[in-house]
Amino acid sequence: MPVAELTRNAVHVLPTGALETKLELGRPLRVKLGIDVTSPDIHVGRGIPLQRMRAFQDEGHTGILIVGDYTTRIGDPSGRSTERPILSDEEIDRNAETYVEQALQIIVPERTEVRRNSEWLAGLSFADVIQLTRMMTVAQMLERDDFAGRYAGGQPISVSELLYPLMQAYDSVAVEADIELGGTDQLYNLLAGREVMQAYGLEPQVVLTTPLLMSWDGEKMSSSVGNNIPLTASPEEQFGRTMRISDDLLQEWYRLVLEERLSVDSEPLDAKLALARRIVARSHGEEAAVAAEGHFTRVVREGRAPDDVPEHPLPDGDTLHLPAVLSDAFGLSTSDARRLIAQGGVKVEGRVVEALDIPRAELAGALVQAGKRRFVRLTS
RNA sequence: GCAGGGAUUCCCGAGUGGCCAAAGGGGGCGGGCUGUAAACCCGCUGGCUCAGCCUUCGGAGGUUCGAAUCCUCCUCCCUGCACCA
Repeated sequence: MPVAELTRNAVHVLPTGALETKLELGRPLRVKLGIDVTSPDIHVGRGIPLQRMRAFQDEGHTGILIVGDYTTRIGDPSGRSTERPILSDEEIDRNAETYVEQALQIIVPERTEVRRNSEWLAGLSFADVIQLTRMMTVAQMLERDDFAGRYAGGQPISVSELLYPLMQAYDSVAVEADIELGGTDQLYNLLAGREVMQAYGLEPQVVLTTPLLMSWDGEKMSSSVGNNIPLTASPEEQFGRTMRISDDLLQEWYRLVLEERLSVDSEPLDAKLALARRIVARSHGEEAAVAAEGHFTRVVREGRAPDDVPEHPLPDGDTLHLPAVLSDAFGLSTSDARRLIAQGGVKVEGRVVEALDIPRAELAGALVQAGKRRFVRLTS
């Protein structure tokens, strides 16, 4: 079987030769990927290791999707400069549900086992936990850049965070993983899994990492930062967000997201439009993708109102206070609305308005634009 | 436990009695430029019934005509020392 296909785009495949050895076993391998449920959405960047899982499934292997409902209570410290916020149990459950649904957009449901790590972690006794903690030293933990940085910078590191890699490692024990996938930021955690598996008398897993996808702001794509493209976002939203990435990222996105090569001399604009279309099509289908592009062309490139402008009722009165109307219609504070008007960012029927109080007749039925992309049709 | 340092507006971070709704940067927003993006330039960035008023500087009290700035207590964080059970 084509190993190159399975390890496409991989950064680390460790240890060397171990994957080949596993493949020679001739049985379906158990390919694990753990996901944190800190936010309700999977985004395009998180899709990358899922695409690897898909590749394994296409070769007949089994995907083990671990929903980190229990680990989310602690929060993965990887790459973090501060502690993560703690989510409520209800939020975790809600997120877990939508997560799986989205992941199944990419992976093959029939060859996927979905497991929650509370299944085994919740039942561990204190003695079990102690045994687990013996497998790693504080010095090993503090070697990690993220911990080292926080420690040196006087930032708090709670002991519970140190437990995170061990919990994730224990997941591998529980599901007897043959391979664990993850972003490059997971390398430490994945390798910890090997150590722990060995200590529990299991054949250690092969570790395969994929690159982190950089977003338009030059940071890694992350739900908490907000520079993400959620698989659940609307077609227009996905399209627009994709178009925000810088031209420099195009090659990388083609390689990682589409798993294709983009020829170096392509027109950036055309390439990006095609990329956006493909990303939307994956979540919403071809038709939606074409519509999303139409919307983008019309609203963003040509600066015209979209086809379907939301309507908003006008309040009573003969003279209307525009800031109040805008704040109501667009969900702004009236102060924000005033600033928008003062800066010439508000148009009624295509004309910039300066007045704060406007006769009702001028607003009734009018198309109102706030900034470049927000539109509303006022109804009386 | 002892000693010292710290908590500021979305984030980082200045500010030690009035000139502070609070410097600067980031982010965001608006405008310009443009092929989407980026870069660049200008402006804005607590709220409101907006030339005025109201609420903010970890929490609660207090001093003062006046406090983010001073005092008291509390909460949380960091560092060093001590502790080695």
